[in-house]
Amino acid sequence: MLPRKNRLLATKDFEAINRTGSFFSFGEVFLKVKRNNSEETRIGFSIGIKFSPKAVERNRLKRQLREIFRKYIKKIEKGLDIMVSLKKGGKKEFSINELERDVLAVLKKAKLI
RNA sequence: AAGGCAAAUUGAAUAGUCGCCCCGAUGAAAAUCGGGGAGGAAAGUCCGGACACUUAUUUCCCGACAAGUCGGGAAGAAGCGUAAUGGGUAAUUCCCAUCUAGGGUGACCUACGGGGUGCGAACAGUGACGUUUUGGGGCGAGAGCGCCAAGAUAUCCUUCGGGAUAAAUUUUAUGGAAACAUAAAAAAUGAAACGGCUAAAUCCCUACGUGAGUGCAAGGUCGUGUUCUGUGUUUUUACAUAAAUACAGAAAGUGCCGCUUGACCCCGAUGGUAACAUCGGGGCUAGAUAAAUGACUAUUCUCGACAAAAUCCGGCUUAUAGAUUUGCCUUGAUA
RNA sequence: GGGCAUGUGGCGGAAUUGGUAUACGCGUAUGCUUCAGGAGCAUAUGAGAGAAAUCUCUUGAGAGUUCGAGUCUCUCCACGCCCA
Repeated sequence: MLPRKNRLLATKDFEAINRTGSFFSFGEVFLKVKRNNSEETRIGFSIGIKFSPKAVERNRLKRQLREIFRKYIKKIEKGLDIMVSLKKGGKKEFSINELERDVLAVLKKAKLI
């Protein structure tokens, strides 16, 4: 789990980043990025009920993504809001290695590392 | 031993590292140390309550006072609910016991199972059931027995080739004294009347119970800051206006309480056939708010199903790999 | 989290108090009309079997009540709406 200061919490922030953020994707993962006015990186995860109706699957994927970002958050450029999500209609279960590979690829593509 | 019936339990384990949520201690703070951290269904939201707010008819009784209002209690009506009998519970459509009906060799299983009249009459249906009239053939010496609705074809449709309806009957096999029963094949009929039946899972009555509605996004609270609107005051100004400030309303957002000690869990005793109740002792066991349980390493096994709290609790229903326990039944074997 | 509706041909949408399911409109197919197309007119149109008459099945799925269920009851599924 991420420390509270590194989490994206407010509904308002999610709406803003969803509307005006820059879009990057690789594999099954995509993310939207927007610069904020602070020194900290804030990360939010968006996996809705449309992705999977089972709460167990949604919670598991969010935990796995959080663990990956916990490992790499110090390398990511500071002062950004990031929203992470998965593509609908694809696979609903992933191994941690598959996810980590896709996340690293998309971060390099967005030039955040 | 095999097969089955009913009930209950469990839902991989151990050690270490990093990280998250809550509580406690220390500390000015940062932080450190210790403890706890999803389910039997957390699900569906199908019932029932607790709790909170809103609202409410008539009569009677009691109390308060500012004298027509408020608070408390009782009864009735309406509405709502239930439906074999008795019990359990905070309450229920739940649970327990018994009866009745049906199924099973049996252990057991299934069933909301009171009265009335078919929705005004008529038109409607009626597998199984009862009665009467009329007719037919079968068996039997007869009393009688049980069978069928009628005469070798019928009715309807047709593109005239055929098609639809389906029991007695006939033939064969087995059993039986016979009518007949069972199975297979062939061929093929369609009297009447009355009764009974068809409704709380659409109506009416009866009995019993019960205020109603909305739901923790209920609701409460110290507030807090932002934007907009209106009103008042002060200052400036000839006025308009601008600024400050107070009150009211609206919008979006947020802190705290509600929020976890509860119809709670475990053990024992007593009462009861049982559901359950009472008493005694011990225990504290998630409380989040973009929403906490993950990742990595090592070892072992039977290689791990369905699936994750969101005010709380009691039921029902649905999903669920596998493992375990208890009681009982049937069949067989041995003594 | 809590609460509440809906589901009928390819599409929309009817169906009296439970009594012949699919009225009506759109669409589609065929024919007529036209030099041709459109518009218009006529016929057909849930599925399966059949040359046809006709038979069987069908109201999201599965059970139940009933002589009889699109309608009443229960369970499941799908798709929606409202509440700070």
